[in-house]
Amino acid sequence: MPELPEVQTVVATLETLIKDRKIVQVEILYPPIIGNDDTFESNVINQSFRSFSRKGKFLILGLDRGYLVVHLRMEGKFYVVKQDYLIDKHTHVIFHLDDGTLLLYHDVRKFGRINYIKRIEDHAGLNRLGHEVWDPLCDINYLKEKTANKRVAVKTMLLDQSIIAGIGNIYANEILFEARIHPELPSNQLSDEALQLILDKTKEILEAAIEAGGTSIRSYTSQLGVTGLFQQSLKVHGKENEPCLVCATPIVKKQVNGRGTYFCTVCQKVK
DNA sequence: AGATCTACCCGCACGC
DNA sequence: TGCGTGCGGGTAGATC
Repeated sequence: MPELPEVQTVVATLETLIKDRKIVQVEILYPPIIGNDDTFESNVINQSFRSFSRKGKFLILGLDRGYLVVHLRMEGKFYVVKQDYLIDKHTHVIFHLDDGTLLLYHDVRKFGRINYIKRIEDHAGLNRLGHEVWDPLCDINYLKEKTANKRVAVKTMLLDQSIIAGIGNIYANEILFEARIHPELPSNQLSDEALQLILDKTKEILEAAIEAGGTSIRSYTSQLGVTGLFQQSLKVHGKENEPCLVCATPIVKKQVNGRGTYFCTVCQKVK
């Protein structure tokens, strides 16, 4: 599933492939993807893709007027293909571009969303995002303020997009392993040192993953569904029963707030 | 009233 | 083969 680094890769790749391309026709095969918005087609038709950015895991595609805000959720992918491309049953939105190519939105689970908005502040999801970890405002004091009354597990806190934007389940597991913090530690019990460690490790891990995505993308041309680039670097996520790389204790998997959580009970003891 | 929990969306993978 | 269940990001709505 696309995490922030993959979203960053998709943004960069889309920019190289469709910048300044005009949308000449739209086919909506599964309307819930665009929020069942009757005005979607008329809003985007004859507009060109001008800007490409990301906030958290949301892609923000700037048109001449307004924006397409996209969340790929678990399995959303974009493809840029020739007109004779065979469309399969998981393709839900087709944008016909002025150079004869098609921008396809493909999503096996149909969980992703593409919303047209006139102004950035019109998007509820974007509005509630917290700072990104690279924002100078995202410091210990900010985290202390945000976690002051939070008894939820630190793992759950990391997944809360209104605190730090862009951390997904895979990276939450990796961050806490690198920081040697037990995923079920209540958020308001984190020491200053632990909070700083979380910030440092989050930056480190996401930057390494973005770098990996950035280098691997060269082997892809039209397919933007780039996943698994960072897989070989994962230390605990998906490693149930495999030996911890530090102490060889088998990695444990358990549900924390309904999400699969992987950790080492020895290295991440403090709870 | 704010924090937290639960159900939901969806289709595939997996196990019995 | 067929059926039941788990999974997961974000959000609406319920509940603590």
